[in-house]
Amino acid sequence: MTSDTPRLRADAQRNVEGIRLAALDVFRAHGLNSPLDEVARAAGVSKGTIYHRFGGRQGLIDAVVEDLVAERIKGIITEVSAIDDPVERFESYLRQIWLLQYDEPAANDVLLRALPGSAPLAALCEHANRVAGGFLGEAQATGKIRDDLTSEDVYLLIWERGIIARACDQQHREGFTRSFEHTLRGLRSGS
Amino acid sequence: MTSDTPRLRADAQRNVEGIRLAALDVFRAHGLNSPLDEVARAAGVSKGTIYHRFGGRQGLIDAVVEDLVAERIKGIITEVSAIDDPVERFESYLRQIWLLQYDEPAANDVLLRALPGSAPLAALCEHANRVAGGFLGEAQATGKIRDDLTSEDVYLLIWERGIIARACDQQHREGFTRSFEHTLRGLRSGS
DNA sequence: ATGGTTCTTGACCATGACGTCAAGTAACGC
DNA sequence: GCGTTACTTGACGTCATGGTCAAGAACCAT
Repeated sequence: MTSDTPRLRADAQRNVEGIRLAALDVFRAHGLNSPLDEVARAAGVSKGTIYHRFGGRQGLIDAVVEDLVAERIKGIITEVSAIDDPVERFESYLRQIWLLQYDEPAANDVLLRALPGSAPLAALCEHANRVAGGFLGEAQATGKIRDDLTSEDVYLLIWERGIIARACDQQHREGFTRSFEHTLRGLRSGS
Repeated sequence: MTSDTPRLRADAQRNVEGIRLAALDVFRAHGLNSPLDEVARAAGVSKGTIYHRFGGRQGLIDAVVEDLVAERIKGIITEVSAIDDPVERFESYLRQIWLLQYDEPAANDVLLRALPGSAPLAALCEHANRVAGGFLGEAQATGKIRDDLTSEDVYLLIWERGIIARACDQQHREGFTRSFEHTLRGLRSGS
């Protein structure tokens, strides 16, 4: 890690920081597709600056994704990993991810792979997916979860929930959870 | 029903018909939110004519919804009504509606109530909903379908599937059906 | 404090949608 | 045929987004 930054001028440095903070706010509230103008306004700069500094939405996202989303997802993974019962663990994972998707539009966008072509995002997704596959396998080993389920099915379930969450727009959390419990039940063994 | 049409000029008559046909095609293919320009192009008229004749998207939709969607939904209802087993009937209804949503973006838009303020559409939805409620009740009476389900739950399930179908964009029909079977299983009684 | 360099700005272009209307075109009745 | 009236057109105005860039502002080393 050489300090590959050729030394930013003081004002530029300040702006970069401000933009990152603004982006965190805006993205958290409205997802990764928020107009960059909005981020610019929140940061008190003009949108040109964002393009100049980050090269566009893609770059800006890469610059904040760690603080914005990665923590949360990793948090869920470690938290859930501590659960002993494999079935419980698997179901908990899905519930937590689903709620995350509902509560954090930005995390949802990541899980939906809404930003094709960002390495860090792809990696994050990939990781979450592998973990989910692990939980699934262990849960299936108990015989209590349908053994015709695949990792892809799990990803599909997450994708679908994400699409729904996106359309909910912070209403009906009640119905959202009620409905995913139905799906969860449908994943258990026994006709 | 007096012929309240003050007699359209021959060319106008022709255009109205052409627009209706074009709208059927376009709406069927891309949903009720297709650009009116596209309908106009398909009909070989200018978009001004549509506005003049139908008053905008709303009016155009009202003018074609019967041919476009109502038939299909009513068809499903009668077809499914013929099934004897209440559980089978209820589940079949959901499956059929879900597939309809997937296959016909226009029908989907109607079921999603995407066009607030159109009387015929609202009526159609309302009807479908009442029917679904009936099927649900009868299915629950057998004890094989969870009795904590309500009509609203059913509507929610349809709404959610509609949102998903809309995002699928004619791919992954396989996954779509696979996934709704999980949900369906989750509606059955027995933990 | 001044010159040279780095940074920022905001006006600008583009796209794609909605909806309107004056002016032009075409059918109809006579 | 021809005037009248109904009908259609397509350019125009608007809004919301993404993205660019020449020109001006800010900084920093000297």
